[in-house]
Amino acid sequence: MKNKVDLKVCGVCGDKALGYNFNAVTCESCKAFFRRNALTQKEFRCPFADDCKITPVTRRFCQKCRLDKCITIGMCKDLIMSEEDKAQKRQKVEENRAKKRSIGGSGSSNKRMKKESSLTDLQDNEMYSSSYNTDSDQDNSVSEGYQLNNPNIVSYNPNQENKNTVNDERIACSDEKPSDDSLTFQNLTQHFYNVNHSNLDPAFLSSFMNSNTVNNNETAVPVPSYNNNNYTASTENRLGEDASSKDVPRDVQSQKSHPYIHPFESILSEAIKLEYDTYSSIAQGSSQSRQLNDAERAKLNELVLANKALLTPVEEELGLLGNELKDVVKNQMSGQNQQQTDPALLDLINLTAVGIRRIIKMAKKINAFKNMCQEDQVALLKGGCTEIMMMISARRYDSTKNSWKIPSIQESLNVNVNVLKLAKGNAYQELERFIRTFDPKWRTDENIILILCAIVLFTPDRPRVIHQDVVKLEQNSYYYLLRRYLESVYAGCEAKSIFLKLMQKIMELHKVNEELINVLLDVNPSQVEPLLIEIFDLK
Amino acid sequence: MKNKVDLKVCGVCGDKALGYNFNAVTCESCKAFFRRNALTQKEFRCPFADDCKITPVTRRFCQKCRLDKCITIGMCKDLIMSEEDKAQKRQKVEENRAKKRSIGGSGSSNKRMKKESSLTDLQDNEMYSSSYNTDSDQDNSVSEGYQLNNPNIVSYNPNQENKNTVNDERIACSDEKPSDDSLTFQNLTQHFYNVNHSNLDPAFLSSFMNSNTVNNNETAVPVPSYNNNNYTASTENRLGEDASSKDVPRDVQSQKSHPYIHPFESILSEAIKLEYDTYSSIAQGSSQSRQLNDAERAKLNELVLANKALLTPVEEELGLLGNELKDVVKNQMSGQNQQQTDPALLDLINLTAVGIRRIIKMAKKINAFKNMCQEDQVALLKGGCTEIMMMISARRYDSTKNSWKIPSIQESLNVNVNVLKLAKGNAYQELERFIRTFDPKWRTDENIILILCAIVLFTPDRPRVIHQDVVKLEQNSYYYLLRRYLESVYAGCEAKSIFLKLMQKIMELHKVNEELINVLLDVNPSQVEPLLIEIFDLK
DNA sequence: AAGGGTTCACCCAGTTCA
DNA sequence: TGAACTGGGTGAACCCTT
Ligand SMILES: [Zn+2]
Ligand SMILES: [Zn+2]
Ligand SMILES: [Zn+2]
Ligand SMILES: [Zn+2]
Repeated sequence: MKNKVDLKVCGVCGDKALGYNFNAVTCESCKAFFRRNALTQKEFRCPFADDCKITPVTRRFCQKCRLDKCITIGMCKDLIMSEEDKAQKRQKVEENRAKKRSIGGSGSSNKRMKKESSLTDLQDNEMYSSSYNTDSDQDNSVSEGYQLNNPNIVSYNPNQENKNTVNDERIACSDEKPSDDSLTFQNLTQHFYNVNHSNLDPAFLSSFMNSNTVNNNETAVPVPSYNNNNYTASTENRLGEDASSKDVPRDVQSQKSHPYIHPFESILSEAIKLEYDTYSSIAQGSSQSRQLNDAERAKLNELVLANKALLTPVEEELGLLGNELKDVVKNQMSGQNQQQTDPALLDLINLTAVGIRRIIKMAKKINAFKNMCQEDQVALLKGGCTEIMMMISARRYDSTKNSWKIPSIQESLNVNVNVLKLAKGNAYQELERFIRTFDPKWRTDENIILILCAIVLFTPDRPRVIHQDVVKLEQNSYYYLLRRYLESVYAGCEAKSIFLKLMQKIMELHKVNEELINVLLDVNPSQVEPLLIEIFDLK
Repeated sequence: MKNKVDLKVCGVCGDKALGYNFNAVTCESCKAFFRRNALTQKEFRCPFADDCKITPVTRRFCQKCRLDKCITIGMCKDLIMSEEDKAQKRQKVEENRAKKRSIGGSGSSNKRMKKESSLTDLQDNEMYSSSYNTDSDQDNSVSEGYQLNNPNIVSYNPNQENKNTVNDERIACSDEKPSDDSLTFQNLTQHFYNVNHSNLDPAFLSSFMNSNTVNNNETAVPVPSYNNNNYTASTENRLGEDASSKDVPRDVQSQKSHPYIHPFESILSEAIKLEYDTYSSIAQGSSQSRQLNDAERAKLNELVLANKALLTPVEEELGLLGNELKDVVKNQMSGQNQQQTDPALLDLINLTAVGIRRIIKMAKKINAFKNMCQEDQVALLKGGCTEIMMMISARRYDSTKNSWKIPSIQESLNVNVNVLKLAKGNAYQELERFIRTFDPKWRTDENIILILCAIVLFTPDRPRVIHQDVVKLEQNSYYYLLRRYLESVYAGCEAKSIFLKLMQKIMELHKVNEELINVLLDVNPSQVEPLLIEIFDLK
């Protein structure tokens, strides 16, 4: 037999270990390391090659490999207490300490309950908590099931004997990287359809058309919000598991859709009201004047300004890129066009890159956008930029000539819609239909177009959006703005009608976008701008 | 044997050293020197013969030899943070500071401050201070046993004259003679191996076998690189000026304009200013002003103070009332319980009266409330007190035990949620859901809870509210405060998301309240506190 | 005893300022 | 340039409940 002292070795770094920590034999430092770092979602980066050997000496140098090793040897995140658990524990400790102190100490200070002097304090206490809590310490079947520190683990049996001989197959942990980076085209289109349908929900419509309808029609909030909080997953149904679960007939426990939960829409509309409420609008009661109030005007103005930056520029970017593009095109025309893509089409496609760049710029000028987290910004732009571009371009479309007038180019660069016919599929038809059915009256109204762009930008169900609720809020805010704008310009009835039609256009736009993406996917990646490749995940 | 005090000597200049810097033992000045110069491109020239002795005196004469020496003794460029890293770190520090400030300012509950010099805080919170003293008594003699980070230091002989070897097992760096400009990967690794093989523990070496570190930024890693370098020190655009001016008139100042001041006026004017602030923050939009400004902080602080009155108390009120209650209960148990109400439930209900009394006190400490007309004060309290109480109690809820811990009672008074099951209807379910779905992270944040309480208090559509507009304005101002508080603590996206969720909680609370009221209405009035009878119009 | 969390001195980056 | 300072990460020692 070995010397028993040496028997335990940290599975991570090989240092001396005292016992199990988070389901694996580790040293104290790796235990602390794991506790501190396993739940943070920040990505460590290995300064070397992701295969560092972890020793007591080297363990400090590379957090990434150390953490990876931790997980590899079976350390289990679930055993780390949540914030709530910790708070609870602290509280309990505090309690015990107080009790001990007051018992051990003089005790006379605070506890003079005059009337009950004959009874002990404990009993006194029981009058209040009669048979609920005090009991439960000993034999109340309610909470007796397991008293493990961490209620997450149900199947863990701490009483295993012979820890050494039994091979340490402890808990099978479910630590795995989510890695759901599956941004497939399928996925994308799926999303778009969903969008369309949900937006058409009458509840949704009515929530805008009537100023303050709270409509219960809508079923549960379709926002799963999986990504954003790390612990809700673990704490969510904690209550369900313990005390209340046993002898009490529990009728509805983890129902997803509860009748009393307020529909998300109504919360959003509430929030939007907050956003636009002004002193004046409150003061003069409900006499919502048709004119835009200051907040509304400010919001609209923000868009206009953001767009300014997009309009004024300049030859350089476009010129430069134009040349690049031309080179590409020429190059392709002269030589090796191993693919069928027509140069004119390719030209248009790459022109898209220019547009996208500007849209990014523009988006960055919208505060609500700028304040979002990086991930969401990327997701929204990636998912929405082409739609936005098409929306903007609709304004520039000359329906008599069937071509776009690209601004800010010396010689007006007209791109005829015919080029899209070159693309396979029905991208052309879609686009044509979209524009043709877009009444020039709205299509040429800058304000409308800009608001529509914002609505499109803040589409909550783009792939990989994290804070869907926030995006949704912002989108609704722009829907509201659109309605208000229309009301301020048109008579009530007409405004509503236009509003509906515009919503229709947004949905159509999604459709067109799909087709456009098809076209892009059909192109040889080597011939298009890197930006586009990134945006569309062309591989 | 050496004097252990002098054990550490700068490997570059021989000055006193404190520890490792950039992977070598150096003094502070050589550390700074290396950080500043190691990454610069410029070639230093030795004014002498490239062999200067570097001493504390001479070290500043020749940068070239000094830097060479640095590299020779193993200082490692890779450990100098990149500009990007630094920006990131700065930002994080900034965030933390903000968070600490805004939370610390209000004295978050359980967090003990560092080790305060004992008497910074006064009678303010005796419960806490007592507990820390006992703590700090115990563990004074903690750790001198702290061995150098590197335990193998024992084998490190600082007196070795062979300066070219790397003596200890720290990081093997890729700094090599700058002589060869052709830093090919081959070249580099070659050097790496050469250097290390001769001097390093093979085990250590193998751990970094595959290292391909290139001195500056590795190019190999295909990082998406949408880094957030939008950290720009900007124009500090403090709203403090307007803010303070707004802050002042709150109390008494306004007399000068009129001998007789209608309370509303001051409120309204405040609201207008507040709104102005909101505006400018929208307009300027830059997220720089994430910190709460003075006015905001003051507003929050008012709540905290108001709440203090609610926390510190005291046995007397509760004790007294406890006795009252007990009488009631006893009375009921012994004799004429002509109604079915369970004593425990009745107990809880009457405990409610205690809470309500405190809430009234608290409300009276809020200026905006105090300044309202009597009728509205009554209406708001009547309509809102139970909701407020539930909101406050959410903070005290122990979800593992399913019970509340009523503070400021010696032996913790636990009220199990089960008592509510005794009530008919689904009050219990509602309450449980409300709390269970209330993320502890927010639920236990005193600031959040207090602001939510204020929002609930100023609910404009309570029955019999006269000046709805005034109430609404006040409520909006607290909504605004909530938003700002969240922004000051969380990143933009996160903040908004939380904001929405909290709004939802408020709505839910209304629902729960209805149920609760049903319970109360079901109770025999003779058994409950008169206050309750008044509040709930029990007849 | 096991195995959770907590504490605090220490190490070493960066930052400030004279 | 360099002394003094700030602050995040680390780990040995310790505290607490089961
Ligand atoms: Zn270890
Ligand atoms: Zn590594
Ligand atoms: Zn030195
Ligand atoms: Zn020299």
